[in-house]
Amino acid sequence: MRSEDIAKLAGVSRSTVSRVINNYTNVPEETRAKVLKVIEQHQYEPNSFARALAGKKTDTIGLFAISMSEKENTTRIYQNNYFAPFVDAVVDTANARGCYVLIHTVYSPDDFLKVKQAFLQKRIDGGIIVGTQKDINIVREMVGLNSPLVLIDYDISEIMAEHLDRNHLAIVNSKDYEGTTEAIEYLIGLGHREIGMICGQMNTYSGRERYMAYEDTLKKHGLPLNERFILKGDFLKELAYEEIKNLLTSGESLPTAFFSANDDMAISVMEALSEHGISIPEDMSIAGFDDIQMASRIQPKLTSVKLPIYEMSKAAVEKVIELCDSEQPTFSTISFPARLVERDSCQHPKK
Amino acid sequence: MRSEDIAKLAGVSRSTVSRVINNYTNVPEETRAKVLKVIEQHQYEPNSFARALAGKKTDTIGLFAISMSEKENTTRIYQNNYFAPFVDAVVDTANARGCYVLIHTVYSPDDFLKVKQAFLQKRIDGGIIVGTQKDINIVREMVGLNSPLVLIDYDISEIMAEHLDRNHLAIVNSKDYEGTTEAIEYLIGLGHREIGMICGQMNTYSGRERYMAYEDTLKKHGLPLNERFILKGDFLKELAYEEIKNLLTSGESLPTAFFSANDDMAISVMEALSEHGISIPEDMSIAGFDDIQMASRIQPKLTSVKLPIYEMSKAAVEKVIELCDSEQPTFSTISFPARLVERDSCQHPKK
DNA sequence: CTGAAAGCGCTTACAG
DNA sequence: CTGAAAGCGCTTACAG
Repeated sequence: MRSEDIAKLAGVSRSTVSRVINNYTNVPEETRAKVLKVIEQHQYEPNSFARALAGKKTDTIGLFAISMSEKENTTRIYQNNYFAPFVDAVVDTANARGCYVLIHTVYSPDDFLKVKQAFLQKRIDGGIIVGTQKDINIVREMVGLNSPLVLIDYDISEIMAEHLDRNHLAIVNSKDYEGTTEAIEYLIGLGHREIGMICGQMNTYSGRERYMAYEDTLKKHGLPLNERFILKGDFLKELAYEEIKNLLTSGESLPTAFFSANDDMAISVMEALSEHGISIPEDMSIAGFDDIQMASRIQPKLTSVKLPIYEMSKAAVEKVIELCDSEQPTFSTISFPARLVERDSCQHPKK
Repeated sequence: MRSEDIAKLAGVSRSTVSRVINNYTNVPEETRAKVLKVIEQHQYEPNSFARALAGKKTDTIGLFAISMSEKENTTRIYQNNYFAPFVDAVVDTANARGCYVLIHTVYSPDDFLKVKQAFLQKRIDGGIIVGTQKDINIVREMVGLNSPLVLIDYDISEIMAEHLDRNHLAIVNSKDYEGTTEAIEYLIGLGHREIGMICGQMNTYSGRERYMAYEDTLKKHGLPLNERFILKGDFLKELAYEEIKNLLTSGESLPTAFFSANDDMAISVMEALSEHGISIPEDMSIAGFDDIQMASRIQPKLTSVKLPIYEMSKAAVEKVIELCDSEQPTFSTISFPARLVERDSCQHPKK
């Protein structure tokens, strides 16, 4: 069924059919009704490719999830407790706005080709990139495509340093630095003086921010920064588990509290600790980041910094759509607060 | 940059450019190389809409997740521990095969319009439907679209009963009945005689299968079916929590074990139980279904029936692609085994 | 082996 | 208010 068929059945021209489909105002109500009736009878839907080719938008946005280091993991990106809610929220919001979303994951630099193609082949009106590793070369290339693009969790100063035309760009961040500061000060307020950290991937913006806030806050309060208590985790629960096990079996002294750059690693650490007979929060306090679903379902319930993922995703979707619709878009940036949610995994240190 | 521009630069016609793009064999190596060089230099990618319009496939499959009852829930579909891995695996497999995937969620009958449109507007070559509620009317309508379609978790006999042309259809299921039977017999083998169940949504195929297997297995072993111990859960953790709370506060006797139609509910039940001072597995055994990530990360680790979600998703993707490519597709059906994974949440009942 | 031409199904100035 | 026509960027018989 093509617009031509509808036109014939309704006794008008294709032009008129197109006008009613596109809600032109200069179609008399009677004609409109006649055409609409035929359209409904036949469940006609205009071919989206023909429309797009003739200059309409695709009404599709791309969602690209970057997870370069997880290629070999059994737990892939959407099961990743950080990505899944983003995907959820982006799809939800876009769908509610009448947009389809085209998804592609990037596990290796090669996969990036497919995201570039999605833009180059004009499959989407604009895109959102979320992920743990967006190096500046890749971002430069993406921005160079001159399509509406929203970056989630990216260092703004890096973009600023490049002299790119970035009017079709927007960045959505969370205030990880402030959120982490709140968590560390909470631990300090509880009386902890030796606080360790399980770090995230340091080549991500949030990984760096969360670490910097930890370091700065300890310094600000005149507390020692003990290298032995600063563990590499890369946001990966397996690595965090290994590292904490190493520390535990080393026989050396432990801090009285840990801050973990994400909940996934925090939960691994809790497992390792309990395997060594260390109880939480009696013997060790622990706070995480992300406030994933599991955080409030395990025992003890994990204290964690909550990211407003739904709001961030919604903002990202609204931004791409805005950039797509705008005649002369302009660069913008928005940052959402991250707040500590106190639960049961922290308490005063033992004397 | 259009094929015409490439043609000019390479000193050939658009036809030839198209031939090298589409890997026609009758292009001399020299000409091919010349054209390819220009294409690369300019990062040219053929417009996907023009290609599709000219008769090529879209290289995009649709993934539609149906979750009618969760509209008002804060935890949306991709955070749902059952869907997320499917989405993950489908996107992964499709991407690996060079396909894009278009995602849309369905929370209400209205949303179905968008999935119909995706087909009618020819945005996709075929689709996969996964979800908790696919009633026969909707399925009939979808099948009527005559596009390649794969249904995950659907009652085959219902399809058979309809006299539809279903050659463009495939069904991918798991052996939930057998998996549940294994779980119940395991509990019986442990010595349990009073086994309760938290049910899933009974209007889903898997919800019904898991219940039927429970009932049949108890009967087969001559064990009582106690209505008080059969709780409504609809696959929702909130409802399961409420129902078990009701039973606990009623002051009436309890079974010695529970089988839950999914892990999400099983974990809620564990929470409720522990809030009432009932320890697992000492006072109560509990087994779940799905083997979600959380199952092996909580304390005690949950015994659960594992679904081969990755394999199922992969099969679904391969099936749609096969149906899309085939000249004369034929209806097929495939069912994957579900196996019990024994962990720490079950033991012998107390005397 | 290769180019000119028709066609895919729309939209949108243009002319009336 | 409405139709005929051009054009979007490809692919693919067709003819040579």
